[in-house]
Amino acid sequence: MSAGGDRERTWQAGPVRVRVTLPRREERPPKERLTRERIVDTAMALMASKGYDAVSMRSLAKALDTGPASLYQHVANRDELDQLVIDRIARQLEIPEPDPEHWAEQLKDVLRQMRDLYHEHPGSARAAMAQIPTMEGSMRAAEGIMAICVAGGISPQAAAWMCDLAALYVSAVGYEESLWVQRQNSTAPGEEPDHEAIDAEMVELWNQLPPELFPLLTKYAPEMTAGDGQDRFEFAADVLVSGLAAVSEKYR
Amino acid sequence: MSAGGDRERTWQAGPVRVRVTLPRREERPPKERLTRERIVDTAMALMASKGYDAVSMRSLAKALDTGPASLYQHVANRDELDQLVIDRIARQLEIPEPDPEHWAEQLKDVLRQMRDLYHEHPGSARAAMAQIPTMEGSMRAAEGIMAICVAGGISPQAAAWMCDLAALYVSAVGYEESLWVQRQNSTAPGEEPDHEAIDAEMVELWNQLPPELFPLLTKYAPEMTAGDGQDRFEFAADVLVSGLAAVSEKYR
DNA sequence: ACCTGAACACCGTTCAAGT
DNA sequence: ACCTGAACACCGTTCAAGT
Repeated sequence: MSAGGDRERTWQAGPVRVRVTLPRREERPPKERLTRERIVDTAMALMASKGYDAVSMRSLAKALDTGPASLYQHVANRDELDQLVIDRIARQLEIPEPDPEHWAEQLKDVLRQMRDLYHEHPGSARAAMAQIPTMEGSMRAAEGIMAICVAGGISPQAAAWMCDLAALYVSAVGYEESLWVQRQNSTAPGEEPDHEAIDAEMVELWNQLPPELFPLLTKYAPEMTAGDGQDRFEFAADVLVSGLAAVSEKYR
Repeated sequence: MSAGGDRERTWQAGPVRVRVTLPRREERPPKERLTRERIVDTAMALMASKGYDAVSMRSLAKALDTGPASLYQHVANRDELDQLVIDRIARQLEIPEPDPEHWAEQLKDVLRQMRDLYHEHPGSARAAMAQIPTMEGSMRAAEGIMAICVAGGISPQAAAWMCDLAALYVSAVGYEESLWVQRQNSTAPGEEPDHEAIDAEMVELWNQLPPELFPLLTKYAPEMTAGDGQDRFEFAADVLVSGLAAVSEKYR
């Protein structure tokens, strides 16, 4: 019952017996203090386990064992919460040291990283889309893309607009993926998406297409349904990077 | 008070006096019958005048002078309503007769048309993003893009994946624009967006950037903030089309 | 067959009152 | 300074009852 008391720990490290007194960490006294940190942590955990739609000011408050009003002491509103979440995620981006010889592959790597971050944090893409990116985390992505492109000889104007285009595309992809996931496991939340079920649904959809109205979609149904999200993303990254190289001089 | 009675109209057409009895159109008897048509019309009008967020099953019902439950007789749910709305909009796409010589310009034209449709129907991009496109209207865009690309010698696989990429990018642009509009005139809804105010806010944002953390964003602030939505869209369309041409053979 | 009032289980946000 | 109960003005959807 000694809530909040100092904690001791002892263990054997080889021949030595170690005994430390841990600093008085808040270890759940009746009520742990609410902080932005804790709110964002909990929001991310909730989003990861139950999806974006499961995160509301009220459900979040309940997860923190308090009432919705308490959150407004630390977070201006729902919008700012979303912003804090995607900021936290964007900080994990690792921008490579620009290498002029390999700018194209480096740029693709950053795009892949962005996609992976959205993927690892299901629902985060929806939070990213719902806002105009203004926070430090999102700015780092832009700074990194600029560095890679400029080092690679891309004109600054083309590189600058590419930051926009890339961010928009990647978040849209993440958003779309989250829709499939949400739809597919609306019954069993928190599960991995069942790619086979999704594919089956897709194929079904294409088979029902009236050929008189959509001759080409019918003819090229195999191409339209070919590949998974990975393949399509690689294609898109390829198009974006090749396109950037192709038009760079026009926007000098 | 003769609700629902036949209507007569007479007028002078040159020397002739014309008198017609109009067919008994439902002209608002106590209650006009609810139809999908009327529901979608009203939803689009509401969205255009007050934005996507102003359209709810309840507000829509009120605009139709009924209760929310009545809508469910004609529309499965909110999701289907969104689908019907963007289907209606997508039908307005005019696919050009494919001309192999000018496939690139034709493809850009279709992208511009898509962007313009979202722009003309504020909020529709948000409805488009919120769903996996499955309806006839959206399929027409894909059919048209395939026709133009294949005529232009693009490999079917690259063309097929381009349909995805293009739709995703254009709807994301529309979505982002709707966020600015909504933010900017949250006080005065239904107004044209104030581009100067938006630009001023953007510039302000860039000026506050710490140069130690973001040397390139600071150095290239003019490029980062250059151009309006139109310029950026033209750049993106250029990148996408040039990129498609560049990678087409790789995805044969 | 179509419509509807009332209810259910939710939202975000505010504010006065508490510690 | 921080927290909170209660309230306000909303959501989407269902269902039994009405015409």
